[in-house]
Amino acid sequence: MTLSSSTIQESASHHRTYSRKQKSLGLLCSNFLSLYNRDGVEPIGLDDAASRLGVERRRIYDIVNVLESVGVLARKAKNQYSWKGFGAIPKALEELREEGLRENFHTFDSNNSAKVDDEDERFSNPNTGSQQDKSNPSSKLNLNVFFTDNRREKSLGLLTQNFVKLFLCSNVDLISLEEAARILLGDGQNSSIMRTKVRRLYDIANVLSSMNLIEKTNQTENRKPAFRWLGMRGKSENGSLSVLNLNESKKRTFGTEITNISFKRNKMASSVEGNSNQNTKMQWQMQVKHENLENGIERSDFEKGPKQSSKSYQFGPFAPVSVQDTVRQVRDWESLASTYRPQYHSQALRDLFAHYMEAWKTWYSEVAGKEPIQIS
DNA sequence: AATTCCCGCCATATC
DNA sequence: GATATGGCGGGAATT
Repeated sequence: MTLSSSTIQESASHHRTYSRKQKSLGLLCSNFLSLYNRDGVEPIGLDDAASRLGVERRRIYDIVNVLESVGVLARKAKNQYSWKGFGAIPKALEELREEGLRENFHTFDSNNSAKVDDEDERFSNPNTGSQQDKSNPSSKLNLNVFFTDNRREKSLGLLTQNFVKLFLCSNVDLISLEEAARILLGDGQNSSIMRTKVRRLYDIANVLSSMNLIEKTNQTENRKPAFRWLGMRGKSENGSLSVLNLNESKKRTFGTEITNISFKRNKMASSVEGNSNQNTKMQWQMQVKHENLENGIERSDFEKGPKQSSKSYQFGPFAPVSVQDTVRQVRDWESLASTYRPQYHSQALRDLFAHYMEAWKTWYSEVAGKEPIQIS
């Protein structure tokens, strides 16, 4: 239970100070994923998620929207989503890539230039009577705010997809959010529009990062922060495409309070922050059945060994530092793969799936603490 | 000073 | 008319 181990405090750290990190979308997303990354078909209710994760409902919308954009979730009805799992990512990305290529999303190679001509994909609008005016004499805003479905056009979801398309199409693998915003937006957008768009990209980048689809780094020369795609590259080329980057994270701890709905920015938590390792790298473990929380896991017991699996992670205020769930009992990746391999029709998709399996293996062996495999 | 991005007001869409 | 969604950007935390 809530060990009074308030002493877990990270070394030289301030005791109880409001920390932005523990309230980040990325962390919330990690918790969300670990909470629902299960086989159970249980529909996900927004209210339920909000209360379980201890956040206001508004935040759930943010997460859910980007997760849906990548196929992990599917909106089923009002206030209800269904879990599709990580296994749905490859297909979703493949579609995004094709869609992106169909558009101009690849025509912005190397340096600048080449807008991407936003405009949503298919002519989704139910005609809506006339109107085919693409865009009048470059008249920006106003006069269209009325009855337009700008809603969807400015949604986090679509932005997410476009951001992802940037990586999937084209060969650049390092993009700064500002560049992305500039590309996805017209070229001549002024500050305000830009700033807002970048803010949204930060949000998106955080959740995509928590899924390890992207990673934050710095541009070799510029030292400027930028993001790199970690998922698989669009086409199924041979070699090169780095699949996963495993940085320092080794023990996963779901630290941070789960119920903190009410505390303002400059308030200090009544509790201590028990987190030690920030991000939770729990991704490609999709359909793995059980996971057990434990310390130095011995992935030696290949057989079932129905280890008591405390399915529910308690990422409460003080997540037991020892908590470290690892997938176990699933060692035969080949069979696992065949068991869960979606029935992809095209060879391309099969390849994509293969890449993911590769990532899972890597991730698994890393977490299992076997040998620090280090990828390039 | 610059960058990152949480928080929640409040416009819209739906029920 | 109530409730569900979710833009949007101020401004505080971080770097």
